[in-house]
Amino acid sequence: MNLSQIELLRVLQETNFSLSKAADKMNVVQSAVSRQLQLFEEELGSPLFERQGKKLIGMTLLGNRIMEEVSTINRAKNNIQMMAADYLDSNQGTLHLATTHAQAKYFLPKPIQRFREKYPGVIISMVQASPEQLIDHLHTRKADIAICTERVDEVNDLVIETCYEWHHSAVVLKNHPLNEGAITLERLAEFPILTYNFGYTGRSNIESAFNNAELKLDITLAAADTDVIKTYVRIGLGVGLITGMAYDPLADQDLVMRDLSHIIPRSRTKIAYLKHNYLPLYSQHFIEELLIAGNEVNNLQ
Amino acid sequence: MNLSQIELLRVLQETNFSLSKAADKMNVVQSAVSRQLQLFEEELGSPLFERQGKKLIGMTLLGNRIMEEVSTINRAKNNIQMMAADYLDSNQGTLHLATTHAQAKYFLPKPIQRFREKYPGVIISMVQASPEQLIDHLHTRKADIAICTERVDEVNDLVIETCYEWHHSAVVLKNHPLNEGAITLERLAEFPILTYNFGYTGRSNIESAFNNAELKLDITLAAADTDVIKTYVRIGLGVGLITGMAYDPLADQDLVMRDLSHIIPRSRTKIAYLKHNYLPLYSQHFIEELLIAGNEVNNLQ
DNA sequence: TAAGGTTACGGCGATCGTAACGATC
DNA sequence: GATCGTTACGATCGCCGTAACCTTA
Repeated sequence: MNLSQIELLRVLQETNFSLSKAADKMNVVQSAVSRQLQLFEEELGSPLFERQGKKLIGMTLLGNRIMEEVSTINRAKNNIQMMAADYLDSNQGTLHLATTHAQAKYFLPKPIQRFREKYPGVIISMVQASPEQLIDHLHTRKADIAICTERVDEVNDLVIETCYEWHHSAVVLKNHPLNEGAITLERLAEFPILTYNFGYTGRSNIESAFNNAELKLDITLAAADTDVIKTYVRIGLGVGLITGMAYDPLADQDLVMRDLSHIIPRSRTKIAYLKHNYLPLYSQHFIEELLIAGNEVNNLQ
Repeated sequence: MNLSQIELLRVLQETNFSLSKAADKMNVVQSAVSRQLQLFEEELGSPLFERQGKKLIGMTLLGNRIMEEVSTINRAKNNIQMMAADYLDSNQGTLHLATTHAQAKYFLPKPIQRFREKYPGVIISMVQASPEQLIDHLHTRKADIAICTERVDEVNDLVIETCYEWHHSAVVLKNHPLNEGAITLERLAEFPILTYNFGYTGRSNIESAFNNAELKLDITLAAADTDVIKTYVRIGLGVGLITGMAYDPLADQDLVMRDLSHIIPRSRTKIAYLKHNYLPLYSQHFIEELLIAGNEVNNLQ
């Protein structure tokens, strides 16, 4: 048994059991990985993969059992390398972030700016994706840290830290009836709603508020980002439900924002990263920076 | 990085950082391990060991951080091998038990006999040791399963299952005053006591009973095993406090046993094995056998 | 000077790449 | 016939062992 065989098993799983793709990923020729897999299975005495003819089509019972240990080993190996690199120079490397539009646009600029001043040598790589994709990015190690409101707490191999809390606001045109008087869910339910896609930016909290009140939510437009929502509010499509952060008093002078914290549950934006996964010092400091910025957001409210 | 380098780190820790002893253990020459360590440190870019001249005298900060990952890898590697061996033939292998005298003599014979009938191909290796040694045996993988009453619950990388509960009894000669009337801690405290060594077979429960009652425990003889205790009770040295299991109505006709469950807390005998450590099927079945036998003991009372 | 560690070098084995072959859609 | 996997074989590289050398109790 050796580490490249262990690595091979991981890669094979990622490539849907394709030896040729695995060979590509590992920068060796196909015959090499074929042989290595044979040797490994021979050493263990039992096949690890189900085969259809010569093709691998899945894992055997034993293979599946072993995969958990395999990822443990890979994780530990990576941790060792990270720790050593960190020890050599904890001021350079790459910080891989994954986040949604809302966080990238409205929350992250400040903590990232501060972080860059402290760690000018660290390259920041940011991918924007849906909450499900974020989790996948963490699992496949394409991202080290995810910042996100939805979903992440359902996954149990992630460490979750609450970054800040926020609530939804309604945005409407100046002549809109919702401009006057108290806003209730019932009143809201009378209008077509423009808000985030399902699974994005606290959408689930909007859903549950309406469901609990047994009201129907009439969604006219669901978008991944606030700018799209505001655009359609401006052409009179209905009431926008967005995060308060996204309202810009200057640029959005033509719109009126009204607080909905009394009728829609507060949302929590969280920081997520893999358990048992070593994060370089600068990543740990970035998380601290996020928490500081999160606190500032909380205190503003 | 490769698995033998990882293994080397573990062995070095076990041999007090001696390259020559590590080489011996790994069945290679000294120069080979020396070179491998150099290569590994070179690859990581920082030394893992503190040196005094050429001698290794300890681990660096980085070395220490890494050791945790190293043992994770070694553990996972072993698990893979165990699983594979198990899959090939779960009816043979070696079951390494570690236990104390009391369990070996009075509790284990029945479950072991039953186990042997089901798994005639499994070699049973049993070492008798003190509770501290048992834990060490588990950690150094000299034993897979430990059966023991004391200590084990203080260690947090062990899985602990309660096997059975029992209580102490007093054994005395037929003409002894304790033969008559109810036994209280106060009466017991009047006599010299013969019982188990500190840290053995529920001794701690005897201590705490006396301490709670603010009575002095006058121990004349402390032994690791019941036979020694009974021998000295027979020559009139005092009152023996032993586990009820150890009283044999036939062989011990000359002694009288009296129940002490009302004055000394019940003891629990536990099964312990390493967390995150794969146990072969037959070992898992042996544990079941232990639990069954434990239940029988519980129900007898 | 014995014991423990390093360095230099030769030999062997493991693993890779090339290439030809086999199977499957 | 294109894609994917296996087998055979030669070349290379890594790792071990021998042995000489260095350092410190």
